[in-house]
This record gives sequence, C-alpha cells and structure tokens, in this order.
Amino acid sequence: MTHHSDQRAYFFKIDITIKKIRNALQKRLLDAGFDLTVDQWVLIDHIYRQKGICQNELAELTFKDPPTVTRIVDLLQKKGLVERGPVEGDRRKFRLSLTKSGKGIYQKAFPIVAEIRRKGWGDLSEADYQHFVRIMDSIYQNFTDPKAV
Amino acid sequence: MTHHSDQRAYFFKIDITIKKIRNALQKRLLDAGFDLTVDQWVLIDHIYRQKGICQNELAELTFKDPPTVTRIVDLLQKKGLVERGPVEGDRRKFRLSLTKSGKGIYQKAFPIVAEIRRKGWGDLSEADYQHFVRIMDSIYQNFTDPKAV
DNA sequence: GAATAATTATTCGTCTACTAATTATTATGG
DNA sequence: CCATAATAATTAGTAGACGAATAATTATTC
Repeated sequence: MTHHSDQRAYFFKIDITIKKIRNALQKRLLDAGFDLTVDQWVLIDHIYRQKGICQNELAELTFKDPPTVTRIVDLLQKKGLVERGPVEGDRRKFRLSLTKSGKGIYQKAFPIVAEIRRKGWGDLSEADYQHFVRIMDSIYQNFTDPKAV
Repeated sequence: MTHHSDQRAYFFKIDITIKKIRNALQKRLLDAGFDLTVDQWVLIDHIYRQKGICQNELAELTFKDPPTVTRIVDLLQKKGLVERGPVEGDRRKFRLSLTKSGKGIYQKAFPIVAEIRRKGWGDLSEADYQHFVRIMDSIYQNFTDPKAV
C-alpha cells in the first residue's frame, strides 16, 4: 500500500460495507414483519444451532461483551423467544434455548437472511472468497498478535 | 461461494475485523492520553481537511446520520476542539472548524492513527489492496443498486 | 476448612446508530 | 406574494458496544 489516501481508505471501506450489510438485513427483516434486530438474530441463530449454550460462551462466539449478551438475551426473553434454564452443577450459569415461538421465528427468518447473504456476495467467485478470507484474517491477526507496534 | 458455512462467514469476518480495528485504535488513542473516541477522531479528521464543512456534508462523507453528527459535534464543541460558525446566506447551516486546540490534537493524534493503519495492513501487498477494494466495493454495490432482490 | 482467587452474570455510565418527529429556514409553484 | 415543499439541524426513544464495578457462586490454596 503506497498511497496516502489508500491508507485512510481500507478502514473506511470496511466500516461502510458492514453498515450497508447490516442496514440491508435490518430493513429486510422489518419489511418481512419480524420484530428483530440484526444482533438479536445473530444470538437466535447461535442458540438454535447450539441449544443449552450459556451466555459467556455466546459472548465469545459472537465477539460481543457479556453485558451486551445479557441485554440482548433479556430482550429476547421478554419477547418470549428465548428461555433461561438452570445448569446442573453451576448456579451462576443459564442454559439458553429457543422457545417454540423462537424456533418458529428462526425457521421463518432464516431464508431471508440467506437471501441477503447471497445478494451481498453476488457474482464474486470462490477465488475472491479465498482472497477475502486471507486479507481479512491478516488484518485481524495484525491486531491480535502480541508483537509490539 | 459454494459452502453453506462460507455464506455465514463473510458477514461475520467483516464484523469482527472492523471491531478489532476500532478497538485497537481506541485503545491506542486512550493510552496516548487523548480523550477522543474513534468517531470523534473521524469527524476531526474531516473538519481539518475541509474547513468550513457543514454538518450534513459531514454526515454524507462519513456515512453517519445527521443526528449522530449533531451529537458528536456537540461533544467536540464542549471539549473546545470544534467551533460552529455562521454560514453567510443560510442561517440553517453552521461552518465547522477546528479551534487552535483542535488543530493541536489533530496534529498530535495523526501519527498514532497512521501507525495503526500501517500496523493493520501489515505485509499485505498492493495487489491485495486491489482485490480488497474490488471485493468490498462489489458487496457494497450489491446492496446499493436498485435492482430487486 | 477458611480465606482468597476466579468465573458468571448483572448494573451503571458514556458513546454511537438509527428512526421518527420537530423547528427554523430557504426554495418553489401558483 | 403566499402557500407549500424541501432542507439543515435538533430532540426523543430504542438498541447495541464497551469499560468499570458489583454480586453470587465456584475453584484454589494454605
């Protein structure tokens, strides 16, 4: 990366692209009649695929903070989509699971989410995907490795 | 993109990568003693480079909503870094500019931001940058074009 | 076994995102 | 010229991100 303007651009491009994706998915969910935010969907998706998961595991998987997970789970529980059950042997934890209503929402919303994913990726190729993964993982690792700046 | 898991992944990768970058930059600014959030920095950066810009222009350039810009400018004004001046001929607008203190902050913070940008891009090549731009722009456009899903 | 440390979830405070609605001002059309 | 529409900024409300601090429980250590 040689140009000064480019150095500014990659951060910016990632930022506006994720905003576009989130906004498109949010709008699509609302238009389809779902009372769900994108982040609420993300948690529902994880709980569906890993029934009984507890909140700190969910926080790790989704890269959200524990307080954020607490708040979103509270909302989902109020909406009757998620239940907190006891974990035998550890009274600090909750087993999270979808209610019948929650499973129904998941199954109805999934095709919409999949459609948005397909729409976003569009005509990009498998080779593009390899580039994409390599570049994003590289950036990520550059901020993860414990080497000094 | 052929695999089911991949379809889930690209959204996720963008999301966690931008979080990493933001968190790294935020931490670096705080460690260096700046009382600035990343978004506050973004506005300062734009105002420095385009003195007299008004808020709706700033909102467009940064892809933030007008209310968000209002709030961040309020904070920057309270901190004494930004001034709102009158626009001759249109009393709805404000001319935004950095105060002396704001310019000083900009000049001291800029090298830190540039360093974080370099660190994030790391060893990726110019060719990687071409791929990156093409892929991100494509995803962005797939949600921008007025063609139906 | 009791004191201490670590873990899990929560609460609080600040900041940002987005929508809808409001105010003030400017532009436009009849 | 006047009514109406459009624009710029703001306010209010809900949701999410993150840090710091707290409470309850579990694990560790002496």
